[in-house]
Amino acid sequence: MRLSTKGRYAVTAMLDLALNGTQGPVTLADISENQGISLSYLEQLFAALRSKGLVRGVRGPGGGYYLGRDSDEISIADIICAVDEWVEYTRCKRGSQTAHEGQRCLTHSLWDDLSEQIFDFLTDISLHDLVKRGEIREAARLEKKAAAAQVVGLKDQAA
Amino acid sequence: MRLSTKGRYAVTAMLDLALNGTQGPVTLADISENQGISLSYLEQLFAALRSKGLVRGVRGPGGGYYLGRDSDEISIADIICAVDEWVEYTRCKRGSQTAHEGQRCLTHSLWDDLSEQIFDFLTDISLHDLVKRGEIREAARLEKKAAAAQVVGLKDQAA
DNA sequence: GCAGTACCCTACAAAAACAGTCAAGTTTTT
DNA sequence: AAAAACTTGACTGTTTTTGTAGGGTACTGC
Repeated sequence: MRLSTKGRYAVTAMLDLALNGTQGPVTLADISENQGISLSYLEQLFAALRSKGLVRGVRGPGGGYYLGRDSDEISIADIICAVDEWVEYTRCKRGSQTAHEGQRCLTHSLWDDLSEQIFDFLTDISLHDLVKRGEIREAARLEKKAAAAQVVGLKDQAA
Repeated sequence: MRLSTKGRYAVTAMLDLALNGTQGPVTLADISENQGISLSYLEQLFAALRSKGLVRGVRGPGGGYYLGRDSDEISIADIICAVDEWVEYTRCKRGSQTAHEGQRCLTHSLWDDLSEQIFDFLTDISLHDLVKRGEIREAARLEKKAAAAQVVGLKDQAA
C-alpha cells in the first residue's frame, strides 16, 4: 500500500466527478479549476483511471468524464491502486535462510500485514460513503449553526 | 497522511531494533545488512528518528541504537511522521467563496476526514503490537506444522 | 593510542511527480 | 458536407523526491 499526493489528487478528482457528474459529464478543465491541479497531470491520472474502468470519457463538445460505475461500487483502494501502480512488495525467497535474510523476511511480513490492513480499510470505503459522510457532516454543521443562532437570538445571520 | 517507501524503510528498521535491541544496542551496519538499505540512507532516517526521540544513539565500540522508549509507547504513526515530514495539508481560506473554491474546499475536507482516519488507525498500532502479532502468527504456523506432521504420522520432519 | 561507532556534510545518479505542447477524434454549426 | 469548437489522448520536458557514495569529525571502550 502506498499513499501519495498522486493518490490524493485522484481521489479528490473522483469525488469531484461523483459530486458534479449527476447532470452530464464533467470536463477535466472544470476539475482542474475546481481542484487546482494542472490539466496535463489530470489527463495522465484519468488515463490510468480510464484503463481500469473507473471512469468513462465522452468526446466532443459537451463531453467530459462520467464515473465508470456507481459511486458505491468504487472503493478508495480501487482509485489509489489505479494511479499508484502498487508494486507487489518484493517477497523474500524461501531458499536463502541466512540470519540476515530471515530477519529481513520477518520484518517484511510484519509490514505486509500492516499494509494489508490499511488496504482492507480503504477497500471498505466507497466513493459514495465519502460523499454521504460529507453531506451528513454538512447537515450537522448547518443545524448547529442554526441552533447557535437561535441561542443568541438571531435568525440566520451567524458566521 | 502519506505512506511511502521511506516510511516503510523507517518502520522495518524500527522493527529490527525492537526485535534485536533486547541485548545491547544495534548498529546501523547490522540493520543495513538485515534490511538491505544503504548505510547512508539509514543515517538520514535515523537522524530524523533521533530528533523526534524515537531512538537513542550510543557512540563508541559496542555502540549503536536503542529504541527511545518502550516499544508499546511508539506508534507506527510516530515513525512515519518523523521521516515523512507531514506537510500540514493546505487548508482553504474562509474568505474566498467562489463556486470553485467551495468545491475544492469540500473535496479537501472529505479527503482530510479519510486521512485522519488512517492516521488514527496507525496511531493505535504500536511497534510492540506488530512484534507481538508476528510472534502469535509464527507460533500458529509452527503449531499447524506440528499438527500436520502428526496427521501424516511423522515426528518433526515436515517442510 | 587505536579501532569501532554515531553523527554531520556535500555531491550525485536514478526515478517519480508534475507540467507544457501537440495530434487525433467528435459533435455542433454553418 | 465542410469547417469550427471542444475535448480526449499521447508525447516530451522540467522539477522534486529517493536513494547511494564518500568524505570527515567526535566520542568511547579496549
